[in-house]
Amino acid sequence: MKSKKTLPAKYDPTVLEEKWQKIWDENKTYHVDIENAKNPFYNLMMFPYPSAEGLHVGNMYAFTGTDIYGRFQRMQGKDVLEPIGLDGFGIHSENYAIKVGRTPKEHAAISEKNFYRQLHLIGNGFDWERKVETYDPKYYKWTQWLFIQLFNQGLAYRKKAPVNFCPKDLTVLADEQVIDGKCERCGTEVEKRNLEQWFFQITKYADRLLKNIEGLDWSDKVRIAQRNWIGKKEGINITYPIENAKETVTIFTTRPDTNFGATFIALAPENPLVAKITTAEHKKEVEEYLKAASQKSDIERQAEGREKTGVFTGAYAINHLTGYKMPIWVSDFVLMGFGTGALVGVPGHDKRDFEFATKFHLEIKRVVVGSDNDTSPITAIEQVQEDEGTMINSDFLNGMDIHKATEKIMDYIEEKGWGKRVATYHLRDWLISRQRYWGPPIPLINCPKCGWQPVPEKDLPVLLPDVENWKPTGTGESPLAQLTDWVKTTCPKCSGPAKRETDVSDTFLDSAWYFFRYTSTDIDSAPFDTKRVKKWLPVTMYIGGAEHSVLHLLYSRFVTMVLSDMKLIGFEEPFAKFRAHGLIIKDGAKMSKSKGNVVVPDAYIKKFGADTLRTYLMFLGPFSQGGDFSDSGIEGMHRFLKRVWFIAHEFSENPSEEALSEESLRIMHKAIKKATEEISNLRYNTAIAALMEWYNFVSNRSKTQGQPLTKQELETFIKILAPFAPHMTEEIWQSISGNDSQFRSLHKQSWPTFEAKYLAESSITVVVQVNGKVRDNMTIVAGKEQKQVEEQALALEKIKKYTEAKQVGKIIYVPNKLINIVVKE
RNA sequence: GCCGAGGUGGCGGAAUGGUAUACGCGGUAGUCUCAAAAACUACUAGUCGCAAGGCUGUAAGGGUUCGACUCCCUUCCUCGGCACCA
Repeated sequence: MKSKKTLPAKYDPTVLEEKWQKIWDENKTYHVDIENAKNPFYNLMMFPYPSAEGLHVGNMYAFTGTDIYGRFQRMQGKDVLEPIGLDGFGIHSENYAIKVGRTPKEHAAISEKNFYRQLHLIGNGFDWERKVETYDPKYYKWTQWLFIQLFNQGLAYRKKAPVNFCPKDLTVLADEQVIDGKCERCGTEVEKRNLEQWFFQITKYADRLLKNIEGLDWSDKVRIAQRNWIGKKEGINITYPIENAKETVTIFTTRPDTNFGATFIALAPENPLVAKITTAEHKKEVEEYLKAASQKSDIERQAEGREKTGVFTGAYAINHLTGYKMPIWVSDFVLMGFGTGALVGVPGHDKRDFEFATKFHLEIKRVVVGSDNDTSPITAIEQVQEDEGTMINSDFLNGMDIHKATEKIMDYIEEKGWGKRVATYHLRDWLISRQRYWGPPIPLINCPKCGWQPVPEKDLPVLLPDVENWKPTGTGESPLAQLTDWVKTTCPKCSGPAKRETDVSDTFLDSAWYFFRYTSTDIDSAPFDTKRVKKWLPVTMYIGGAEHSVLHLLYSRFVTMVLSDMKLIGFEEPFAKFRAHGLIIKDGAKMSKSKGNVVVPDAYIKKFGADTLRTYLMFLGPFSQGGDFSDSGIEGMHRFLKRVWFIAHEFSENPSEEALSEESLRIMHKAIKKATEEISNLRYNTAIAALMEWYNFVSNRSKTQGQPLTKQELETFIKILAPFAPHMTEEIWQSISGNDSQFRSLHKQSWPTFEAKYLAESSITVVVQVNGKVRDNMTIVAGKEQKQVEEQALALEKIKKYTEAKQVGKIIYVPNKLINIVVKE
């Protein structure tokens, strides 16, 4: 009996895919029992910004790759939670709304519809009952709740700070959102402004955030990026007396070993000490410098390059070690936010210090000799020894390696009470407030009597009011500040008149906890159900773009730690396993609307079907690597799926033909093994290649030996193909499986397993090399003794040619694989 | 400058230290067709040779090894991130 009548002759993905998406929806095929699941597997993909252009193939690549992993796990018997949502609050969405002349709310409604439509089209196995939209009051109620928890833990504080201000977006930006001195969103040059802002004290968690990295199963490059971002540096704070003054100056250094060569001190312009120590005769000059420095943007500073500027305060600090009078300067290359906002200059052994000293004719002392043994005075920047060397001109440190000297001198300084070992971090506190409209209002009330008070939980959410003037004001205040009625409120503590905070919180707060919410979208009484969180979290597998290696992951980790400290959850780290996927680029550049190279999947889905596009995207290269999108190969993938479709009509159900040869079994089990391993490692391209090789074998066998595909082979084949091309494989599966009235999806069948006994070959081809060069090959019986293999190899005509009249030395035998005969010339 | 990833046919890419270029795209020739498309078959790193077969080849140069795309050193280039961080 051949060919099942139920499988249509023509492969028509448009009809097929719509049909199955509907059936899956109706049957809740991908819905998971959140309370009772036995083998919970939380398969999470980073939820997208619903940009106006809609989902592009870059998004689709990420989602499909994650979905394949989820489908694979589901077929391994896991109860897979695979939710999706939209990260729709924030500047990005608001700016787009401004551009198209809609309110952010209107825009959100439109893009939401479009995104969910597209997310259906690509055929992912989402649980559609667990959606999250960050701009939904039911969601941001709990974002506000989270803010209050941080506030109550003493982790939210307010301070006036020089902040990055984007004059185009009219808002404050976090340090992380400033790229090359420009706004991450719009590319406008960022200004420095002094504004009152809310901060989260993430630095308090720096050490834990750093330490926990060790135990995470994450892509290495992401772990390294996190480590670098936290940027812990061990060093020492040294306090120097100031000549003729009661003040002292404290600097941070990681290189106290060079302290015998210290010849000046430099302070950041913002350092409060500047005003206190500047002598009368230098006052005017210093004030002018401070004023100029405060007006300079980062871009202007960069434009000046490494050309150092600075001004002398007239004061001197005394170097304990040498008694040297170190002039105290002010320079904008010293950063207030790092260390103590002051440094000690060792121009002989630090390139920046050298430049500064050269420019202002300060003394340069050599205290380290490098491997070049140059002991001459340092007059050129090439002579500046930074990373290695031996101490000289440094009293009791002389002759020591610099690293040893560093430890020695730190002990000494601490002993003398001149300083103390400290660690500093690159990580800064999280600037959380935004003078914008499209975000969750910060749920705090300022009472003239009681100070800042959180909005009581029963009053949450603080709804974002619908207002006419929602566009940024540029006054340094949120548009919400104009709503006097809304701002006016009563103090939750004393019931006196009070004012609401009018800033909204940073979008990164929205996305720092959404993975908790997915488990509990049906619950209104709490941010999440603790039992469900215990069951499903930490997230089993998290997949997302490397561009979020630092910010989103770090903030999520921070929030999770805080919740853990509050005993609301029983773990510190939110993502057990994280893998970064590659980026799909187009013509060598990242897809972006401004470059006009955005590829939208819709047209390809219409022409070839989602199955083809999915499989094609995954075949492009390793998932972690991404690739350059070109449609040149997509026809080939479509061809492959069509071949599978046709061969599925011609399988044999004749029991006498069912018996597979040893070779056929071996090829099948090899394919299962290879595909399973490759999918586990997110190497989808080679998994697909393994399927193709198997297909080629069967197709060839069918033609040359007349043995068609067997039912067993077909079933196995479409199961492995199922995660990649879920629609067509489902159709084939339904046509070959029994006529059960109940719908049993292919995607809930168990994954094929391979058996080692079928993998072994009875006769094997062994490569024969002479001096490492392949000269011949031969077939041997598996497991043959080395001696016999050697004899067989040496007897080969082609090999004789190379061994004749020469002395055969060593013979290396790699069992069942290769034999290498070494001959001497 | 620092950190990270990478450099393999015409192209995307494949190779636990063991036959380099699997799989796919593209190309060439053929089958089918009135013709074309589709589909199918064969070939497809360079080079010498009628062939058998040889030689050369994984950015460049060196090293370790019986054997190196793979490990080590030096250099060059591309991409991504950070950047006056003491």
